[in-house]
Amino acid sequence: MSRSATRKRIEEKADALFYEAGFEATSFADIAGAVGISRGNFYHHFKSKDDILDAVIDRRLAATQTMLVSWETDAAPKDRIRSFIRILITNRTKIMAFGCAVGTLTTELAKLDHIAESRAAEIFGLFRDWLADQFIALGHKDDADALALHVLARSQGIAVMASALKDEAFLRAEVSALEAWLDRLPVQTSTKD
Amino acid sequence: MSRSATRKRIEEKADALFYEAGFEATSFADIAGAVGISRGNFYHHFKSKDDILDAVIDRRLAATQTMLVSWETDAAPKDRIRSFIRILITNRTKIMAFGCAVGTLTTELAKLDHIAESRAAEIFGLFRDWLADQFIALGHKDDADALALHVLARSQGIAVMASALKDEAFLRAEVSALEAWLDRLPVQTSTKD
DNA sequence: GTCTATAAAGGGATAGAC
DNA sequence: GTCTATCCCTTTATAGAC
Repeated sequence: MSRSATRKRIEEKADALFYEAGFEATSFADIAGAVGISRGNFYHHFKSKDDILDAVIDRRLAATQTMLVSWETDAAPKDRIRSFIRILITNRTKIMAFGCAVGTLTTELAKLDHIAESRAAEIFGLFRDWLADQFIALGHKDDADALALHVLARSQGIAVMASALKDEAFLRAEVSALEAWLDRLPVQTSTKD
Repeated sequence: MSRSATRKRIEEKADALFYEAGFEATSFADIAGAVGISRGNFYHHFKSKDDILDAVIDRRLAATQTMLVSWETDAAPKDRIRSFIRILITNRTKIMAFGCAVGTLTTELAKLDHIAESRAAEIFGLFRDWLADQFIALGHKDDADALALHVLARSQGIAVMASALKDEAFLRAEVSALEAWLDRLPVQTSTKD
């Protein structure tokens, strides 16, 4: 029961358009045009716009998981956290144009009072739990979750302001400041009882 | 040539709806319904949806200026900056529901590739310049702008995550952390030559 | 699985009566 | 200054031919 190639292409284009133009502002005609199919064919693969939003969120959840697992090849927890922070540098062009894909979708769905808002926020949940695991590995057992949320908030703030200002120097300076914060964070080596 | 009371009511309701539901998702019918006038009457006061967006941004620019001036009754620059940071606490209910009004509008207009994006970003410009003035008063002449942007970015990050998580404890904790950062910031008293 | 044609609703915007 | 009526376009969604 492999999903059709067309369905996958619709998901890819919808994912990109929801990010670049927003969910509400993206029409079926936009998606169909990007994929190169007719509007009618669209409904053979998805029964509604909400249905494709669900598929896009599934895609992003899966992509996030894959990315987090790939970062675990870095042995040192601080290097793993640094991999997260440096998404801002890697994706700087898109972030300066459209903000963060996770933050902006969650924000938009909150305003639309959309049923999928909590599922979109689950992507933050994956990052949160993974980051907390890294802070636990650094010995911050008691404040791991707060530290994880701190890194997430700092990153979201950088994305919002980088997009508003269209200023790469700002983005790089704030990423450096966040990395410096991480460097200063004491590593508490656990001593078994 | 005072603007009519109806025009003002339209601006107020549009401002609230653009914040709570988003610009794109708010229709003329929504605004007219909220104000209690017919759709046709709407066009007597504004010639297009973009026209009312301009008026809403004007409103927000003016409101921001008024707020910044009001904070200058606080003599100490750190107290002034604290006034800014504490908007997050004062407006926490709306922020947890809809995010920051400035950040979310700028983000949405960026995705829509809307001509008013840069004017919306000017609201950030007001905060940026005002905050930078306070950091200069604290003796941070050389990095005043960077510090101002840091505070703006931290605040935006808190707003995005507070909205995604719907978590007031997180919001309060991050506001406290930002205030602690401000407390730790050294005040460099200038010694004339 | 893909298409064309079309329905049904809602969007922005205009005309003209009152 | 406010209303009703209407236009035109786009939107989501469906029906049915190929």
